[in-house]
Amino acid sequence: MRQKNMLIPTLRHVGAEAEMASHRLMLRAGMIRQLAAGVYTYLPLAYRTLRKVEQVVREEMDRIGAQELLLPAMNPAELWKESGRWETYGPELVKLQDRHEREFLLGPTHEEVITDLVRNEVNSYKKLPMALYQIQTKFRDERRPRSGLLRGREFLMKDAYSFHADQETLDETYQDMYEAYRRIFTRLGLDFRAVEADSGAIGGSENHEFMVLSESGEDTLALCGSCDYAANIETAEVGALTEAAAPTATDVPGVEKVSTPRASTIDEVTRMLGKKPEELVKSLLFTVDGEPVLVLVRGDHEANEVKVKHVLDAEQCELADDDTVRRVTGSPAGFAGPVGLKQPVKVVADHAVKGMREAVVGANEADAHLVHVRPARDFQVDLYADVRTAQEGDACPRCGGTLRFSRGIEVGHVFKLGTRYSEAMNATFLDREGKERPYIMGCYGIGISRVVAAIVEQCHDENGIIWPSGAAPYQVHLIAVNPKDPDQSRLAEELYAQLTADGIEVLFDDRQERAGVKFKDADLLGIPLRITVGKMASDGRVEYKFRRSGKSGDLSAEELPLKLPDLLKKADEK
RNA sequence: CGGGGCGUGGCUCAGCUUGGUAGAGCACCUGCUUUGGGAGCAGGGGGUCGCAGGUUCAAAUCCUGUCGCCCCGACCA
Repeated sequence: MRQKNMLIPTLRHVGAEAEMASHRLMLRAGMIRQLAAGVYTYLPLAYRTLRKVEQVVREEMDRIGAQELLLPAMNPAELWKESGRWETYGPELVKLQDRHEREFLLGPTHEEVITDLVRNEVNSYKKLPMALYQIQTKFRDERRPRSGLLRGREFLMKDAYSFHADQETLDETYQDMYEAYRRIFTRLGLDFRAVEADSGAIGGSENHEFMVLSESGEDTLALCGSCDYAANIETAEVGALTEAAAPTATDVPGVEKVSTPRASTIDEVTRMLGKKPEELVKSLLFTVDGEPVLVLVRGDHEANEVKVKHVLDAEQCELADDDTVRRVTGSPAGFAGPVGLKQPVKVVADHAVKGMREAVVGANEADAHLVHVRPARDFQVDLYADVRTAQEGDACPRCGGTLRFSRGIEVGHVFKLGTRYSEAMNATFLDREGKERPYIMGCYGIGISRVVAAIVEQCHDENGIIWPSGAAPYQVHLIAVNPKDPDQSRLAEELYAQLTADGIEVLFDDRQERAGVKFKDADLLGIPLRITVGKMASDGRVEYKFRRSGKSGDLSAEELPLKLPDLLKKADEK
């Protein structure tokens, strides 16, 4: 493609509003333009990269036998009411009405639609297992779209769904997908980890997120330095090694009430009483499926809602509001404790609490705390469990090694859904015995547009993007330094024709611009291999330069087509 | 949803406090020179100052409302 005629509106500056490297660079490189909050146009360069990523995904999906189809983006409300998600997905859904005032939505994901299709068309175990996928624009009315392509309201996603008659084939397909995802992100040149995660609103049991490691990621990952344990912080388990044993001290004095005026935070209480945070017990009241539950964690730990939810096998879990706290504890928030509650409630405590010799707790009255409180002696715990958020340096739950934290961008997620949707939507098949049973399902997503942004986030320098060759919009950036020079112009034109004929994807900078402009733009666009036709053109020689390593050299134009495959192979070297 | 900020040629921004001819740089068009890391000179085109009310002889500027966008947090995956 000739750059002279191509829509690549590069910018020297972008506004202060774009903060993320990927957002700024894609704007500057003339790849994307914003139309509304979280809604972007993909210009020709970005669209090429998007299609490259799609292609890699397609090849790996097809390779494991998944079939591509295309589902409607516009879904009738009835289907979503059937699964219950018209309500539970809530304000994130982009809803609309047709002229007859019938309700529709723009799909944020497609479990309902695919389940409806399969329940109508696949009725026998003989057709199972079956995996279907699509690559399509999704819509989510995010509360706060941000970071350019990383969190938009409209984005491109690959979503796959598998249907099974038994758990074994689900396990197999899940494993196939997992391996396919590893190949996809590896081919795209990404540094990533597969981590254990929470399944969130989609539901289901076993699941892994694929995370691109990046300081600017929204998620925190706990990674073991000694084994391959890796988990999202929201579910990362805590190794219980040193915390389980309850001490047997008998010389702890009785409970004593102390005055702690206006000290409602751990920080304030420790300062007022001269204690360390780990000598306190933090008491948090949650509302779990409508019931109040008191959760106890050590003062230097954080309670983890997701874990509380799982431990109690609950659907919903959130911090109780002030009115509930007052009703249950009899005191304002910040002074709750497990001793002398106004209303009896279920008490769940973190393992670390069990190991405390004595503790400071809220007194369930304003401006007071209790000291010398011993678990078991002074209050009862219904359940000891892992309900705190892991911290850097905690023990690995698998090998006892040390957990380190890292940030990541979620680019893929694989779930075992089970029968969550097939049961809700009465989607069944006939098994070998002629008995009607719900499909066992899995679902597997990759955020295609987010992958593109994640690549830029991970692969760039101060001058611009550095595309891994698997995702680059073009393989070669051919530059005619001075197109008015007859030698340069002729040689560049010849090379462009030759390379294009050889099937190489070439972006040919034939613009009437100064050399500096072209080089700056080339660095910004980040095409892996640059071929420069300049001063040496009269001797029939050209220069090559790798965007990634910066290494360069020159060779005769005649041997270039022959040596190009070799050069392209070296383009990804550091 | 809570807090903070910003809307002025295509882009980045100044002007607003203290009301009085709408500016700069970049980009764009023409010509000449220049041609290996974002060129120089000369000439030129382009803005209902987000929108709607209000105050005033007079509003980009002051007041009210509204819409849009960005950032932090909460939320979501």
